[in-house]
Amino acid sequence: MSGDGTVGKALDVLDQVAEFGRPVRFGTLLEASPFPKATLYRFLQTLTNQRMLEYDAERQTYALGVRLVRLAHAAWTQSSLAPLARPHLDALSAKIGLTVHLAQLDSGQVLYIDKRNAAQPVDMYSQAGKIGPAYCTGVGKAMLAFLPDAEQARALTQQSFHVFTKQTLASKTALKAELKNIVTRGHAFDREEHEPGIICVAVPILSAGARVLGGLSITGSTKDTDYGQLDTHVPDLKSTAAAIARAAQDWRFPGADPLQQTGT
Amino acid sequence: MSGDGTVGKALDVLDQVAEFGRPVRFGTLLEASPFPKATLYRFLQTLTNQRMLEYDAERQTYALGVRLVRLAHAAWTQSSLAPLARPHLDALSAKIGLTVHLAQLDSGQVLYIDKRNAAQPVDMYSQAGKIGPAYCTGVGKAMLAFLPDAEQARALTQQSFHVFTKQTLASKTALKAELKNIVTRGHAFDREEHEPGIICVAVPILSAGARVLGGLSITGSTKDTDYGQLDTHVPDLKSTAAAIARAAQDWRFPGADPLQQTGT
DNA sequence: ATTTCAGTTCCATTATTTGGAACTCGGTTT
DNA sequence: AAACCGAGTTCCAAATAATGGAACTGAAAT
Repeated sequence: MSGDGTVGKALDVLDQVAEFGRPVRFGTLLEASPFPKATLYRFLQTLTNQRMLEYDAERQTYALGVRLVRLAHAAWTQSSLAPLARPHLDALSAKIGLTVHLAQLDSGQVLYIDKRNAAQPVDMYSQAGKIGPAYCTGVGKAMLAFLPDAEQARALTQQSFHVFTKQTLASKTALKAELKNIVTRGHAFDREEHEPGIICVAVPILSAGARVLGGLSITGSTKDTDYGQLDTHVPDLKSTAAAIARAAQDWRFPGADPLQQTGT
Repeated sequence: MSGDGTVGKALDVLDQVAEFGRPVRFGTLLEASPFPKATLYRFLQTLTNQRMLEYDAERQTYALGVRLVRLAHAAWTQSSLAPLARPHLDALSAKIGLTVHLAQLDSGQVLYIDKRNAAQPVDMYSQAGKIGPAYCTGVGKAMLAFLPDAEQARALTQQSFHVFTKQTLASKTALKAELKNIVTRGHAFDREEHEPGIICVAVPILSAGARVLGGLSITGSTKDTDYGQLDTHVPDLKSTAAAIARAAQDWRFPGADPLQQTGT
């Protein structure tokens, strides 16, 4: 799919294995692969040597390797908002006692990078790294709404517009209108657009230069909460988002004047 | 370092960026890189295109990309013991109320894949994916001890034998002797070998075929606990390790007779 | 105006990847 | 027993991509 020479192809193979979500046999991969047998075979060999994949000789299956877990630890630490945002998430979660999500946008999709769950506090790693649709989730829409026009347009073409519930906004036009509302309102709702019974409020995390750094949301079920109640949390959400943005700023320009490089 | 054509080299570059642990400039990487300027440049381009790296145009720095977080989620889910072991860790941690680590062996090093921390329960992602030395930690030694001879020999050559404390076993000979004790005893101690004041007991997680799947440890500080007290937790550790091994078995051979393929 | 340096591009040479076809090895069918 | 099968593996000449020395750019320092 993505060109970029040999490396790109090898990474495509990695993604493919990841998509199966379970150890997978050579033949199965071959069916789903654009590569001829010998080529795919060699890629698998290489990736296994590199321990990006692990081969189970007994079962003859390939699975993602531990080297990825190692790399991801570094990635999560250095390239996402998560470590910076953590204390703020803790505080927010403690204050309001509902499920909180922290996400970033990754090729038009929502990538959850941290979470605080009211009921069972330690469900994190299983959720961080998870992806979800942008057009029908609170965080997704909040981030899309504040994207610069060009990026927003590109992101919109990447939406699948699968209809999950009756409330799902299943067209670009409907979504665009909603995004305008979100910008004027300053926050987004998910009105059971992704899962029936699940609603949420979300705000974007914006840098001083109004760049979308990520999104922050509070989720509840229709049984336990309603839009009015979620609305009351918006100030908390906004101040947390602002605090995270500030932390990001300080970290990116430690001790220096912020953003003087963009000014003309 | 690791050959394997273009893909191997590109992954080496990735590792290099990871090692810096922070966004890093082209020049800095170049100094530490075996590749000529143009070649390194092209690798960085490719990896950035592939979103394995992220380039910050303002600061001119490269950092690990979010695609890794995504892949790692899949890796953690499908290729490590962590998801299987989670309920057992929860139970163990709840019962004994001390810090618990779950680890696997990755090229002679300890790779922590899950953790329960007594005091501050949500410190997980920051730890999962972390690596540590094998020769001077409880889990490390427990796993090394039960490795088949050939693998153990290979793993021993991969130890750095850096002296962290007075107790550190800083030679292959000393370590080998200790490993023998561990096998007969069935569990390993870390007697402040890695960090002063930190002690731990650990057991290996062994499959039905006696393959080392991972390790499990309980950690405490010399202030709060002592070897005698840790010793009392060994039965709990062992039964948890056994439970995890059983879960792994069931998962690898769902509904089938275990391990009949190795018989003869 | 000149130098310096980090980062980027060019392009002929070189090395790697590519994939069709042929092979191997259990197991199954005739 | 011989032939067959299909999954997995290896081979090798042709096609393609990677390589890196050198030259370029643009911004900052002198």
